[in-house]
Amino acid sequence: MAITLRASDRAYQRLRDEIVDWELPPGSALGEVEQSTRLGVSRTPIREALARLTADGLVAPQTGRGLVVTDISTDNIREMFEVRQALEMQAARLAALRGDPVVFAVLEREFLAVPALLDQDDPARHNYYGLVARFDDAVDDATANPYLVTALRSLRTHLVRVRRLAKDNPARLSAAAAEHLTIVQAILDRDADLAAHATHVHLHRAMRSALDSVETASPSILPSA
Amino acid sequence: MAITLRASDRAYQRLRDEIVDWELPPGSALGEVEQSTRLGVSRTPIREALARLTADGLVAPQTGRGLVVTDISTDNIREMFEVRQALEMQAARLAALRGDPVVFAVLEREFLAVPALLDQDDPARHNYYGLVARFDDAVDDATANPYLVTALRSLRTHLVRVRRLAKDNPARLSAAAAEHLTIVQAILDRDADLAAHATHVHLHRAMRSALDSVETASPSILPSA
DNA sequence: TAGCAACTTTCTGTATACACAGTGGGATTT
DNA sequence: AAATCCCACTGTGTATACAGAAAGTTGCTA
Repeated sequence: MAITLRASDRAYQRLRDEIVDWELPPGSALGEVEQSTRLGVSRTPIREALARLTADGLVAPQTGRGLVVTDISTDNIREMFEVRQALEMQAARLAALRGDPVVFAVLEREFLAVPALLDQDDPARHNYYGLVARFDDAVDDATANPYLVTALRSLRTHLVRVRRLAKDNPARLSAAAAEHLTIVQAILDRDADLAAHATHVHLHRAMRSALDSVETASPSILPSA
Repeated sequence: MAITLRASDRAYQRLRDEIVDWELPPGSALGEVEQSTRLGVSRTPIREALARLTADGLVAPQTGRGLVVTDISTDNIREMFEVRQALEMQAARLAALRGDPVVFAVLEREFLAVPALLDQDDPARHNYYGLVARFDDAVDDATANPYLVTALRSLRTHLVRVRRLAKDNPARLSAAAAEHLTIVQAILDRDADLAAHATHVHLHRAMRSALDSVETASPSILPSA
């Protein structure tokens, strides 16, 4: 049975989802009373939710009074990937040292099956993103490092926000699957250097793809400067 | 004029300092009413402070009801340094690429002066830690990467908590100054690889020193398991 | 005596009330 | 007509009241 989560948790998740999904675009002002009436709870849990969002960097204090949804520039995207590279290369190294072969053997088989999956229809895309999420979880788990996992989780929130802008095309998904497969196999071979370098390559391509996609598809959403 | 900070901010800083300084040792229960009477504010700002401490990982929900100060094992220390290595090597690389030569030239001169400083009395130690803090700030600033800075800041809280346990001896301080000097000079030379590798070396030695110091000086504070 | 159950107490989560500060608008004066 | 000052209002920060849940305690029963 799922623990009944608190109103503040629900408010946090709701607001975070709305920001990440760009329903609340950058610059949106978030007043406490406004949100409390909208979400049907009192100001107290809303305050707690907004405090967490501020800590996450999804929301920032405006000049003077009030909070606004933060914006994301292409420079921000590059900066995110600089951090992501550092953290995920280390995570891949640690997973190669400590990973459970059984878990990653299953993932290997799944990534091998992706090309067939991508020939199918749209639900396949959800399946693929679900697979990547399971891969991330497996790596997180394999690192056995709560500090690393915390840092990665925090960063991933922002990365998901970018991904919602920069829809991947099928060609990119196919290439990404091959890159993931290389990482998984390196982990299975306990080859830490290869796992790290394959992660580097993957992230380099992922960033290129994201930047290209964002710059062509939705330049209007990004800050004009 | 300094902005009058809110009661919740003061409560957060106070509690965080007490945890980092081991005045509130691991396992200490933090009740809301208890802390609100102790700090002389109402439960509302205390709740906000405790929520932030929980997000920081300094406090965690106990089984059932209540929050307790988290403990730190020697494994945790190794894990922190795994993350620190990833983040600070990347930061050193970026600082080498983007750093302001004037700033780092000043730091170089200061690190060169450390050996003379360490011959003096106890206040010298404060000066040295202040210098290291300025070095960290300079690197943070040079990376021009808010996500990296956020991740590093979060981690440093835990590292300071470890440092409070593991007092550095003068020999270690002297060696650390030399290591810092190497990093600064690599940044000045715009040699990203050298800056990263010198950081790696520095952190490896710092971790060894911390683990040795903790294991000999205060094994009682760490979890028995 | 041991185990279980009901009650009491205490603490958390939420709502609301209150005080204060900052901002915008309007009116008055030059 | 423009600028400045004052007032009102909106919104944040803090305190407190209230409800519900969980842990401890006490008493009863087997």
